[in-house]
Amino acid sequence: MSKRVGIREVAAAAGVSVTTVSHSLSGGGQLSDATRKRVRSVAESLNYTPNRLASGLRSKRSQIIGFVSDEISTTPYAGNMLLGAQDAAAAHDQVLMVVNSNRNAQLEARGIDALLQHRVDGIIYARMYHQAVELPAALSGVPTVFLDASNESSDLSSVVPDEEGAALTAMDHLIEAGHRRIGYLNNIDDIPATRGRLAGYRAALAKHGIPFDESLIALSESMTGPGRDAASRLLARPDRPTALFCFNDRIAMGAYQAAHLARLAIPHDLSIVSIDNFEVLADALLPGLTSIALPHYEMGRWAAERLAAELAGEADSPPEQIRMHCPLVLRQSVGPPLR
Amino acid sequence: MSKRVGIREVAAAAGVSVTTVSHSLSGGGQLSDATRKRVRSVAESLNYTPNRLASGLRSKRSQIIGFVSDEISTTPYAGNMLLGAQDAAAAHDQVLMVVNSNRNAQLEARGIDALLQHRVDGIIYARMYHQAVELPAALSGVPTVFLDASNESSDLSSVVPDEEGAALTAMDHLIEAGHRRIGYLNNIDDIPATRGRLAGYRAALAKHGIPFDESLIALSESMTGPGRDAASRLLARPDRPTALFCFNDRIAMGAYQAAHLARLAIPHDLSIVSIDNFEVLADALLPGLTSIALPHYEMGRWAAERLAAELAGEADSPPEQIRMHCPLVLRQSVGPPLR
DNA sequence: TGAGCTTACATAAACGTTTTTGTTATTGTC
DNA sequence: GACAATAACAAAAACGTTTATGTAAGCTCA
Repeated sequence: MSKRVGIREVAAAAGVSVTTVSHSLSGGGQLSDATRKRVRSVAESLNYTPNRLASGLRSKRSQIIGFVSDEISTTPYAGNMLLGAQDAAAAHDQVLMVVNSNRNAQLEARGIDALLQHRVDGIIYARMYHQAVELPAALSGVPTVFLDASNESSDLSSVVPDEEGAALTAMDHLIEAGHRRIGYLNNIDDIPATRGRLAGYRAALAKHGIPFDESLIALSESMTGPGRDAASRLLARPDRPTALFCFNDRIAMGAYQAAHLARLAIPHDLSIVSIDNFEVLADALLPGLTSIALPHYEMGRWAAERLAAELAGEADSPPEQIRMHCPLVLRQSVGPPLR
Repeated sequence: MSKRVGIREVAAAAGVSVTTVSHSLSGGGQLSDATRKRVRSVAESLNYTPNRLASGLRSKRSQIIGFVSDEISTTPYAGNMLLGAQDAAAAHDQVLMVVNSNRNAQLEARGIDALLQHRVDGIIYARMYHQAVELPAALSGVPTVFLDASNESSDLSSVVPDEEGAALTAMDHLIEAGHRRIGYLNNIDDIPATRGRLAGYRAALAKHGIPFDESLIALSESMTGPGRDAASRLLARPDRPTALFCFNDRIAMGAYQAAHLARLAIPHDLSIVSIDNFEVLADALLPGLTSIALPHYEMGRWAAERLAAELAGEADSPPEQIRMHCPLVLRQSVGPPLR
């Protein structure tokens, strides 16, 4: 492998100046189309690969977007957000540099510092579960978009799932199937999802003129075991609900198990709908679990797209705080109520 | 925000040359400790943030490691590999730039090109499921380590799970619990995991003097539904196995369902062990699924560590092809055989 | 004591681009 | 046919580091 070919070698081979090569490749300056084309083909034939370190240094645009998330290992959602962000970034000739804080503030600070040293053009500050967050001090002044995270007070763009809408969609589906006594297995943590989905649950009841019954709500950690216990409690009641709306698929899996233990068939004796559309569970359960999908890919995409727009935009449009729609994915866990 | 502070500003403030600042911060050159310390504290007080674009350009070391994977969204393993790689990389002052091919050769080529434009120091070429791979042409000459992927013919380092050992561990566990008729729900694809785990299954039988019975093997796609069907076939036989070894947790979940349908209690009537230790399933199933963990985090770590060593190492040690041990994670799905 | 080391720093070139500022033909205008 | 405007390119500075080379002072030792 001879010496790396740079813009200089291309210039020599094409018989023009380096300026002309730069302009030809970037589309800048004013050059004849003929020259542009010739230079490009020469560059191609020489296998020229632009050096982004150099161009970033000079132009002050690294073409790198930093992606910082709180955890990436324990959740299958991370991948979809990353993928969405990556796809959108690639469309703008940007590439992702990812850093994971593992929920450790010090690691996060170090990671962000590394990103800034690499002079990322902007940052996607992501959470794996919808959360309210503060902007890390180091990021003030850096173009930033929140992903699956929101911050009331800041004037930054953000995208989160429409929690209330998701719950409403789920409940509408159950109510339209004929159910009126619908239990809700809610999460126990005080996070936007918990509050939003509960609001959606109540809104749906109100919308259809069904009185709210506090005793139909059971709280559970977002795991299968606790979900099973919570569901068992609701199903043990003499006036047990004919349907359960679950905070997420893992809790729903617990509800399946509780139904089994109570000898209730799904969906004949009990209908279930939940939120997540985590395919490994929803598809695997018997019968398949009808679930509301959280639009992770789309949110990732939106975040990167929005960031790219801010980076490109001379006239910086006002920040947007998006709540993204969550679609219903039908499977076999919902049927008409008994009797 | 005044003008960005660079090495030059630090030099002025400390009353030394830029050379001295560079040496102070990097630890190079020969300077008095006093000067080094003083410069460092000045840099700190000025909030100096080194520009890696510039240093990379000059020193030809970007301190970036490229991470290219085939898919990242459909699997929960990706996160752990990424995390392991990131942790090890961070220890060497490197950061990860990730690119996802989505199993599309063209996208992969484009992604790799982007990484090379950014002059990554090396590349971790990862697969989400253990696979034999070819080194993309664009990567020849680039320091590369295979992660969860292997290539017989190349002289590059790689790390994969010890598939045969994993199966052996699983089978040993069942045999030591007293089982002799053990069914195997194997995957249907022709991949190293399929072959390796089958080899481990047979090796375990041989080791314990149990004759191999072809009819105890059922093939299934790596999903719950097909796993359920395959398990049902084995369990329908009059001389049904007392235990099942499953290719992965999703198939094992199918086996659980098949057992339910056949009115067999786990582990009383049927013991099950599988491979993956995919917590969302293994922990959630009732009873908990005993499973062999694939060391994704450790493999990611090893890959980044090894790459860092190659990058640092003047004397490039010969490439290593590692098969990593897979530990057994005990839960409640294994018991003694009936009667 | 002075040649040769060593210590502790400084000067300046280099990395591969982009961008600012020319420069030279060519065209158009009256 | 003089003057400005434009088109098409080139020269050189700049981006913020690292590194090769230089240099001055202090020390060693014959």
